[in-house]
Amino acid sequence: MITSNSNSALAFALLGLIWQKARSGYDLRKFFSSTPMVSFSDSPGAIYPALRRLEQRGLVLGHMVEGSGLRRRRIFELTARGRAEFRRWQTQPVMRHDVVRNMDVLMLRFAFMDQFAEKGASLRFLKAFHKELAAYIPNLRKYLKSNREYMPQSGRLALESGIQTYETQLRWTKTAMRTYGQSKGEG
Amino acid sequence: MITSNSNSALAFALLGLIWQKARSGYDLRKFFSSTPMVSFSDSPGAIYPALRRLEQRGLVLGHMVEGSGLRRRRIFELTARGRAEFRRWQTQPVMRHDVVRNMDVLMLRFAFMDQFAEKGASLRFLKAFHKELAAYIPNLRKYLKSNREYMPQSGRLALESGIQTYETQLRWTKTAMRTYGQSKGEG
DNA sequence: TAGTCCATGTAAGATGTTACATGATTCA
DNA sequence: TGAATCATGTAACATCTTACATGGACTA
Repeated sequence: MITSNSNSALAFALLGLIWQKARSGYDLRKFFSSTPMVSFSDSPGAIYPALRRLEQRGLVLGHMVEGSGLRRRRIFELTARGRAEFRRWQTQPVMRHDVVRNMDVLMLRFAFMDQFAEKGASLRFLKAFHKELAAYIPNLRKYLKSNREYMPQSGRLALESGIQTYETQLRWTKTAMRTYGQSKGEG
Repeated sequence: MITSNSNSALAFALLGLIWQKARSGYDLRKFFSSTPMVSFSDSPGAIYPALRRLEQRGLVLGHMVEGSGLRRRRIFELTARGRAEFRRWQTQPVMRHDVVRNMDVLMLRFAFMDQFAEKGASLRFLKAFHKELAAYIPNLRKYLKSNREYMPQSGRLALESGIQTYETQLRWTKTAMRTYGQSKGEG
């Protein structure tokens, strides 16, 4: 069975933004080019085909608006299936693989969590994220310790940069958990 | 003209590792699955076709080794063109776009710099990287300040996480520059 | 002899990049 | 009238993911 069972990060970003409010392709492009979500491509060649696919899969529904003078716009809104699919994605378990290879997707999931997942989801997510980070970082440290002498200076520095980034993320999960009102003593 | 003029991040990772020493596809897969370069796919469906393309472009050269009992291995080494292409990529200017969308590629470039670029390249790179980071972070802060009240809590936290990550990276560039023996007073 | 590791590869499919195309409207 | 912005789209192309395929060698 060679049928992908999940949408891309871009697709979920689109779903989240459309869920916030109905938007056109152009709105979404502008959002990507003018906010910290600039890490997503605002290319029409990425956005419009992605929207078409989402519509074909019944996750969004578009309709024309012959608005105030300007060219016709196609405004999209989420369907019930779209909302269900987004929630399913958002509340998936936090896997090691995500921490190691798709941290950006993990943060995307979290970014919309207060809005669209049930109460408590954000805190559960943060705990799971914290756990995975805390389990992964020692592997990096161990590698550094064993190999530091054989690594070129810039290689070692690059690894140290990665470790520091993960540690920053770890600290962030702790302060974020506190924000949700539960320190929940971790050691 | 719709011909891509550059290789993928994976392709450059392969070139860098092969430059360090001649390796087979299997060696490269194992390296990706067992070191902090785990952020690259160790899938044969990614590695072997990438190696074939590199060979077709004349950047690597493979030859069979009927080694000690095991199945034949195909060992690759870099050609002169491969080394030139890698260096060109490595010493490109640090662009805003890289900082915002391809930080991982930027760090990959740096990771091999002491080995394969001329002396001074690493420090130049760090300075340029520092400059771009220092210019970009205030944009994120500004956005946060203007929008914090209208953002859902998890959205705001996600943005704060991103800012902290960039700031960690910024601090790292400073300590890394010191490692290269020049504090070079920046204010 | 059955399972695991070594080792290389291909096929189908989806997605993303870059570039091109179109046309209306606003503004200088 | 020409340029910029609004707004949507397509075409060609390269790459990656997932899954499948093959076969030798070691080992329990």
